[in-house]
Amino acid sequence: MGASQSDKADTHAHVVAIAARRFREEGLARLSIADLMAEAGLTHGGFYKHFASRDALVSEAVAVALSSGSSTARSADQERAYPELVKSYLSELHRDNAGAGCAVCALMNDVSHAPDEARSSYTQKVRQNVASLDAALGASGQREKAILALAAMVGALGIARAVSDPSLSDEILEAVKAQLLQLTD
Amino acid sequence: MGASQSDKADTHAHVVAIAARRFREEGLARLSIADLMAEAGLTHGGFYKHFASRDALVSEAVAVALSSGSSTARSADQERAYPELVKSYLSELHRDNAGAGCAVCALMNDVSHAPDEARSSYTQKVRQNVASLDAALGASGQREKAILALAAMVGALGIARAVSDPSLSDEILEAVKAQLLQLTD
DNA sequence: TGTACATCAGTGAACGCGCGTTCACTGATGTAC
DNA sequence: TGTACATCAGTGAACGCGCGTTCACTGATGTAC
Repeated sequence: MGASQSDKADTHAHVVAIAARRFREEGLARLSIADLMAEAGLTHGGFYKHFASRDALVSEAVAVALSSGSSTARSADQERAYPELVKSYLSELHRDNAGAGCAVCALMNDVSHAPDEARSSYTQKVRQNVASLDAALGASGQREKAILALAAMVGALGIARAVSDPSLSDEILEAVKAQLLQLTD
Repeated sequence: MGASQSDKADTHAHVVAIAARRFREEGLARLSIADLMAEAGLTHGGFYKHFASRDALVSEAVAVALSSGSSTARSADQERAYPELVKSYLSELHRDNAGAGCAVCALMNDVSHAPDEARSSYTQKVRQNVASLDAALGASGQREKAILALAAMVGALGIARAVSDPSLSDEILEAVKAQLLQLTD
């Protein structure tokens, strides 16, 4: 064989990880198969040894982006305290690293036109994030507040990235951070 | 001439209006020039009698989408009361009609990769929406709360559109609506 | 008012290009004896 | 251990297609006299 089975699995995971990052950075439409495979150090023909179609890659990479990406996910799973979670979500680091960040934000507009499978992963992840935030809010937790916090964080991060004025961008992150930290009062 | 000058201006405005709607429905990448012109009842060649390039259309249509679309914009300009504004922004009608709705939400993820001109229009519109919400909040108005309200509305609308489960989608709209209506307390 | 000419919005064929996808091939590895 | 064969991940040329863009042309309208 050209490579062992574990080599193939490694390559597959590597390609999906690159796509999961690039899709969050550029959206689901811009990345070409040739670019993707070149970044993985391969030629474009080999793509179809791993995926039935571009859509199949999208479905897989969206699922990986959703599960790996969001600091909301990681921290809430670990039951990190709500304030830490909000601070890290609305940090300049998260804003400036969309490729490693929350896919609920990065893919929000694209998901409606993505394969059904990707849309289901997304929906599931939103549900999970609401539940995690609800838990993280602790005693003051109400599901309604968890949903508000998720919506506000996703909107703030997305707008902070979209806006071309850095000081407005910073202000949005800071304002929403301050307001959400008062949510438990 | 094939048409009077006012005919040309009408055609131009019509094409831009179609693009402003389609871009909000599908994002900035999917709409082709042939499709756009066909929807306007014209052939694709005529496009370049109106626009120097596809990017020039994007810049123009984004500006129009931002100024025409958002009910936030319209209502806040008229100083409509904050509760009415929130209710109409987070309505099922707005969720299900992205093409006629708020471009700050619909174009959030795309704007980062759009022409500089489009990004500036977007930034200006965000500033204006913050100011409008600040004014609409009235006596209880603080800029920080206006920013929270904008972020939460944009995030809630976007997630409500992305999610495939209609009851989760409804719940998100209702929860954020209820929470934001308490913001003036 | 009527005729000749200039203008230019819109037409539709054609362009080069990059896309997703296919396929015959290669060559390193695993398996059989 | 050594040899012959099968496997299959990855290669790279080729495919048809739709894209953005160009261009010679048309024909309805405005202008000049």
